Amino acid sequence: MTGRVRIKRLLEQGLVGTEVTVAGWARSVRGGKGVAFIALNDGSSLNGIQVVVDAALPRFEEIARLGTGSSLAVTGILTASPAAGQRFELAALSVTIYQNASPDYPLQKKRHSFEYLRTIAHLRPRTNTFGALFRVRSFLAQAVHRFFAQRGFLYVQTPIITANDCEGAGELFRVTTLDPVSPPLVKGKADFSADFFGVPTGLTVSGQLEGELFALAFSDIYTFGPTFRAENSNTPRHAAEFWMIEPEMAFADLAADAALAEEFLRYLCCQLLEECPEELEFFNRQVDTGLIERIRTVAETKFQLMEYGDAIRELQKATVPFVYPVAWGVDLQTEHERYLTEQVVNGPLFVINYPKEIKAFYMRQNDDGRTVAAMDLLVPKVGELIGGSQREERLELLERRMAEMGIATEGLWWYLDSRRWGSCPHAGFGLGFERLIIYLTGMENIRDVIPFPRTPRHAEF
RNA sequence: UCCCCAUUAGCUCAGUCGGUAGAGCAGGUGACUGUUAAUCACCUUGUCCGUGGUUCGAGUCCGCGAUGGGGAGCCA
Repeated sequence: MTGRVRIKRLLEQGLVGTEVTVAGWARSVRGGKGVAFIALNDGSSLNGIQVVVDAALPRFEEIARLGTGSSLAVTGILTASPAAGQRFELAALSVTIYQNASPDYPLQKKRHSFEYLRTIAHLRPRTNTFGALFRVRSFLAQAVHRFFAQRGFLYVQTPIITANDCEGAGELFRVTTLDPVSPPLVKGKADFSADFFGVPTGLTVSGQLEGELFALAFSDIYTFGPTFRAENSNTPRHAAEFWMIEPEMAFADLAADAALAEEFLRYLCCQLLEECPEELEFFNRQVDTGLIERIRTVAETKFQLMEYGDAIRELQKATVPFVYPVAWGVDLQTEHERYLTEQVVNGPLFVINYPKEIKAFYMRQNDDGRTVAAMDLLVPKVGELIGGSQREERLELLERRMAEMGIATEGLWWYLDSRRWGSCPHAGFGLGFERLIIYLTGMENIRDVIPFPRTPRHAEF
């Protein structure tokens, strides 16, 4: 529509006395004899605008009885509101009804459970919570790109379809064009040489290995794209399709990696506090009362750093009982991570230098012969938010480690090549975008921070 | 995948000791109103998740299944 102004802008400008046109969806319609009020929202901000319709207007009876969710455009004069509750309101000169929503509109003028809203994910963006959430999500995505752009990082789009099946980062979704009922067979098994790519392929579980190749050409790079895991995980923190941010820096060690992660998180916190105060206040009020305080703390306090060995000692002297026993060499369980980040430091915590047996093959082996230069960033509520490492850049050590861990080298010849010519120290990390949003909004379920969540048995919408 | 909990009106939920189902909101009608998830009065709405069993009788007890949620594992 020509001349339409977004409600956010209209409220910010506050040009009382001017004639404007807005369009949106009615959140609430209160009709009377002499005047009707419409709370109109177009998604541009948490607050809508109150439209005041005088009974003298044509079709007043119809307008006053519009159902919640109706779509309309209103041309009117912006005026200072005489009543409490809003600074401005729109005195309607004309109202165009696109569609009067019928009374069975599933979103009522009341609080709904997140579980119910998940079943109407096609409509939930029209609610206050999901409106605020997806504005924050969009803002954070743009802030991610801004952060890396300002620091000269190259944005690389790594492939979504991959033939790497040996990264050990989770089960692959199979990508194939073979007939599922009767695929071509060789010795009783599907003949993938007849498949589209001529080899078994799947959806990527990580862009890291390809990201490393670009880091060894452009120095500093990052990826930000969809990631897929076919794990049968049923938790509030796991989805089969999620978005991951993976920076990779050449000529960098673990300390530089951790420094980048900290600077990155702090940047996002500051940006959010500065640019999305309305949304943050809403979440702080409705979802998680400690939210703003927590984000401020992250933005201002230096992150703690702890050696894996010290973490183990810290856990061993803890007075709380753990279900899983603690000893050097075991991986930290969720209960351990939460104790460390919530009880010991009460804030973000890097745990670094893990035993090599519990970490991936590509992580750089430390001089002690038993640990690798890995880091996990643990945060209260969420647990592991970031996982990263300095990569093993020494060809012989990498090959030996792959052999020890039973990783086939054939499919990864190109990865090994990167260690053959011009190899150098490099490091990077992966950050789950949805987990970041959970952390920065106080929402508790990953299914409520992604538009249309994909989890076991759920691919609707 | 394992463990625990839940499933009752369109939504949110109550339902006592096993005796045949209720509230608020939504919706309808009317009144009233510069209102704020408006208010007031009256009214409508049920496969009590499904299935089998125990019982004179099951929303309620037991078995099996489905779905949802939480915890765990896997991980971001």
